[in-house]
Amino acid sequence: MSNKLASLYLENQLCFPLYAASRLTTKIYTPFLNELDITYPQYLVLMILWQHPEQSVNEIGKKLLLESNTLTPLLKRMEQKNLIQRTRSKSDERSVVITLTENGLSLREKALSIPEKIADSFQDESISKEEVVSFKQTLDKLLGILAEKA
Amino acid sequence: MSNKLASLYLENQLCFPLYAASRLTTKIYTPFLNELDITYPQYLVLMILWQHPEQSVNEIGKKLLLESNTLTPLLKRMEQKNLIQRTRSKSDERSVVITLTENGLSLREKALSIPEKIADSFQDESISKEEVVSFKQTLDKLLGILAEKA
DNA sequence: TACATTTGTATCGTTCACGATTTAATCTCT
DNA sequence: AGAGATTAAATCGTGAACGATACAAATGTA
Repeated sequence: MSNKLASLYLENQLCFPLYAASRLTTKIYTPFLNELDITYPQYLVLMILWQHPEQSVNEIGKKLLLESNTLTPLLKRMEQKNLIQRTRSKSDERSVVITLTENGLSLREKALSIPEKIADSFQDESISKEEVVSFKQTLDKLLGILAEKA
Repeated sequence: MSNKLASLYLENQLCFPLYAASRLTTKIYTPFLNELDITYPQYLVLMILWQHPEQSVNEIGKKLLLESNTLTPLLKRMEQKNLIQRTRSKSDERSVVITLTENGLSLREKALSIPEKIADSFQDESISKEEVVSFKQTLDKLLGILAEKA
């Protein structure tokens, strides 16, 4: 990184490929998520709730690294779709508890096949399993560092 | 990937860490870009134009993997800020040519220090140079595969 | 008990991202 | 040359992200 000029090129930076890969990966999910009539961020919220069907906005936000300015509108849309319920916590009136509805819970079965389908669509590609594992390790490490900075 | 249930968890997937890392990395740029009064996508367009100060919307789109539905409004905002000019191509009236203004060109010098500042903010972290290089290689490979699919 | 501080959500405004569609220019092929 | 196909931008509507701010509940402290 000694060359300032070179570092101004897109292809020499890390942020751009992250940004582009993120967008394009999300796009791969889209056709499968369309079948469930949900978006990718909504799918993320559902995955979190499928693990523990009752969590506060704050807890969800910590897992997704999002704040209420993003989550509140997102969760309201999910409430309108009857995927979740939003209720003020009795024990702490500041907090809003999100609970899965029957409907939201039922999507879980349909979603079970999604990761497999995604994996399939990469099956014939020239990235080895070891490379993916090592890649994900560094990605997680990077994410840890970034999350600390935020 | 034998366990479908496990694969439904966020942390086993690649898409979520990419999504989160992309957002958080962009956030690291924000304070530096604020000094130039530009956003991250605007910075990307400028980097492309600093290499070749006259390119069509289409050419820019190919490099950023974005289409006119995203680029047209983005470029219009940049035109309003007097960073670029938008003119119909004479040789092909369908095409719109984007040219850097004096103002847009002049930001280049201020931007030169940004990659260094970003690198500095990761300096004390526990990721080796080799790990980053290998990571970027896989990321680029992944991006290539994704771009082909799109 | 009062009062300042912190915490959890919500709201607002701006900018992106993107699917779907439209329009006009160009290309192709006969 | 003319008809159909392709290409390049633009437009529209929806859903995110996110900084800044507001507000009420809870917590800490004098």
